Amino acid sequence: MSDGEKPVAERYDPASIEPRWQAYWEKHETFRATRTPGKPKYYVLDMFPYPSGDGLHVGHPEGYTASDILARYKRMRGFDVLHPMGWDAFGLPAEKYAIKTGTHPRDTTKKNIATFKRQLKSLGFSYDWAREVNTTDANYVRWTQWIFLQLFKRGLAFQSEAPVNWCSALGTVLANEEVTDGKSDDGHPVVRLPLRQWMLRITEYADRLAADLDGLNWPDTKAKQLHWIGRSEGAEITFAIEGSSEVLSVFTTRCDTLPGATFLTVAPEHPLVKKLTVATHNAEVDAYVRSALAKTDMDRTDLSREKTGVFLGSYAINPINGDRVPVWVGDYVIGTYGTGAVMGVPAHDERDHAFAKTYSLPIVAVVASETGEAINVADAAFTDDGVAHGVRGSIAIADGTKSAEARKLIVQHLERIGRGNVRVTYRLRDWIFSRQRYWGEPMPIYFPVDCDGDPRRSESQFTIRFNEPIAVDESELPLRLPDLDDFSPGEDPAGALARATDWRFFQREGKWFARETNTMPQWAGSCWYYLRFIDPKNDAAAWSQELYDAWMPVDLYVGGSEHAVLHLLYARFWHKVLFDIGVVKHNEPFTKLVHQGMILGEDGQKMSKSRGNVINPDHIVKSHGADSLRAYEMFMGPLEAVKPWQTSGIEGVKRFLDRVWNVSTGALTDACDDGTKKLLHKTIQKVTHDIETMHFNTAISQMMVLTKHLGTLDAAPRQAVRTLALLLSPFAPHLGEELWSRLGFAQSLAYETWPTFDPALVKDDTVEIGVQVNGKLRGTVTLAIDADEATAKAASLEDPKVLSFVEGKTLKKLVYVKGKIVNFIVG
RNA sequence: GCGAAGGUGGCGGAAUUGGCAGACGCGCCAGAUUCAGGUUCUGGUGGUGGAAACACUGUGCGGGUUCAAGUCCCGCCCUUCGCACCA
Repeated sequence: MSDGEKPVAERYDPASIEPRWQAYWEKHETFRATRTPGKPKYYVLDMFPYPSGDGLHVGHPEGYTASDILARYKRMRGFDVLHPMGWDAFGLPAEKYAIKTGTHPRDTTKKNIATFKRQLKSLGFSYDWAREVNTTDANYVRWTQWIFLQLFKRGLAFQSEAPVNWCSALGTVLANEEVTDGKSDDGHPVVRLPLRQWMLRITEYADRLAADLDGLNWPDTKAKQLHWIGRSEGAEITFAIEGSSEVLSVFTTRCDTLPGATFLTVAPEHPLVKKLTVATHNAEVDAYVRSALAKTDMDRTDLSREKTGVFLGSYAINPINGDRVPVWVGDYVIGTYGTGAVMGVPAHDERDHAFAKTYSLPIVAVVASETGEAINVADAAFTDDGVAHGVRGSIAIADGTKSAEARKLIVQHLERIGRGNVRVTYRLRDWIFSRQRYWGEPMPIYFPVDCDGDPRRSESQFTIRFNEPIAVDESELPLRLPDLDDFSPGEDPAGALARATDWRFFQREGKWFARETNTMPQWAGSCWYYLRFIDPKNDAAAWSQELYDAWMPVDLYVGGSEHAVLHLLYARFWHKVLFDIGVVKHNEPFTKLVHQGMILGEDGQKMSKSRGNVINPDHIVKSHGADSLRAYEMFMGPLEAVKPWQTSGIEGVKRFLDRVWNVSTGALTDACDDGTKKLLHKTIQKVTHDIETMHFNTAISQMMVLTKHLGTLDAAPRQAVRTLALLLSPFAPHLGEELWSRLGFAQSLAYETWPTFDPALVKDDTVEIGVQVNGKLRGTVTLAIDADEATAKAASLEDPKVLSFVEGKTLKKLVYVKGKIVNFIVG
């Protein structure tokens, strides 16, 4: 290496620099979040991870680096920054592992968190670790349960029977995605079983959840949520049933097509199916309904399937024209949407058309094309709006009106005769909130028990009065999970906790009670963690109002788009409930939202263990350093884009940091030439702008340009090197700190003032612009920025090439846009 | 089917308001350093033709507007991601 005579320049060695600065930050509590009166605040939040056994993958640091850049930048801009991290630690993998190995999920979780924390720390994120929260901590669970009780007390948490996929062999409820043809993925039979479930009445907030999206600085996630909420304006129409006192209501957005209804179809789960079935059709209908209900939602909604149904034998009366139409049951009708029944208008609805074709039901057109074109509804439905025609009877006045007008007239008429009304319906369903699982928050609810003797004894008979739920007193929270040896849900759909009889049953004033044995879903903890971060140690309340005022709302929220609907909708819902209770003051929690794009493997495929294309951040930190990993992930492309990993790419970024190191630790000078100064100020401007707009890739590219220029100088201006260290520090914080300290500063640069640029210096006084002849580029010319046309023309014609294309031709027109272009139009 | 985003070199990607397409990085080529390999440094690098000067051509496809189009307008094609019988 060294020949012993010449001192060899010290090389950039992230492996020694990075741990040193991490220790420094920790020792000095550099990133402790505190509020100073008069200073602006900035709350930048990452979606906290589920600490899986696999540890961090390179996708995690992408979003975390982006948010960390903003956090570090805002500190240097004089903001009080709240940048916390924690663990969404309840969930299935730890429980599955527990069932397999007998290890308590608590131990697995603890171990995984330690790994995640070590990895995150090795990447130099500026979190205030004193605020770390863990959704499985009793101190956190306590407040999750407290919020649940608030929902319960307001009637927003209620019980209901909902059909679920129950697999007794696995002892668990399965998600629809895990069931095919009535079997689990490993072939065990699955039955559709109505189970008592806890539901949250999110539908009550549907309107506000849709309307309040308006004010948010969110990407197209807003559109996704709107679609998910699915607000739909239409009418509810009531049909009388021939020879019965029952009536059948349907929901439709096209009540203008009511005159063309030729049948009604109800969902198999519709409560009136039995009553509307005439005796001779009983057997057939029963068989159909039973087979339909056994299907999973996935199978039911398979679009490629032919529509099926069975005639119930009864007839309904069309309220508008007295037509007698048959009532069918069909599983293409969704039981939980609208009224669970539809009117069949085959001429103007594709689904009804398909159904009518299959069962040879009449197709009657009642909407004509507005242009007067002939419409053949025998082959396909005409679903566009048009002009009503063939409207008979009491509201014949609607005949000939446009569809929108006809809708109005018809619904008004229905209202008058008491057969219908305007109605708004939502796709959004109430949220099934219970899981038959061990590793989740216990519900703070118990029920009275009827029994003689001790219900904990296996031979005793008891009845739990589920319809009389009682809230656990807030002073008794948290309600902790019992310890178990076996974490599997077991054969009892009540779940694993049902076996913890000593925990489940208790006596009060001589009476027996039973605790709820369902637990909350994993979403519960993540619904409000951003609020706990503002006051994580509070024992008296979930958070204090002072700290709420100090930090909320979240200014920037960074996380994956896979949470675009569920997590982000659930959290907004809880926030609105908390708003109604008066414990939060904003109607929305997350002002600005950004989704980082997925990082694919080098083969362009999604990273997965089975493909063997997973990049482990630990290895990259070891081989190239954390700063290189951070900077490379930001350099790959736009934050939101999906982009493939390229190992050669990170080497390029490492070379860049090497050059920054060489230039900054080499010969320096106090002088600074004008060209360098100009480039420096342009770099400050661009990097600042690009951080604000989160265009990190172009910010880095600009710093590369500056660094390359500094490398061409005999000695780099001290002022430029100093500024570069500051500009680079949000991206490569360890290197930034190291250079800063080598430049002679004793303190961390974390709170150093962000560099500003001189507007006079970033403005060029001369520019090189293109010279075109007839729109084709023929040369370039350097001009003063405000040169007049005559000067521009003369200078352009000095270029022999330009001249040769212009010479001997008539100049028809000269286009000159200052600072942009010269264009000779010749003929 | 519906909704959204997007198609730019061999690759990842740049391109405020229409104004020199391809910044920056990777890769590749040549040169310098080196015993050599690697490292580092310098220069080159969209395509076609040409020894070269240079010319033509070029941002998914086809039209259009304009002095000028990756960018604006119309009509297609393709890709990715959501949602998917919601009446």
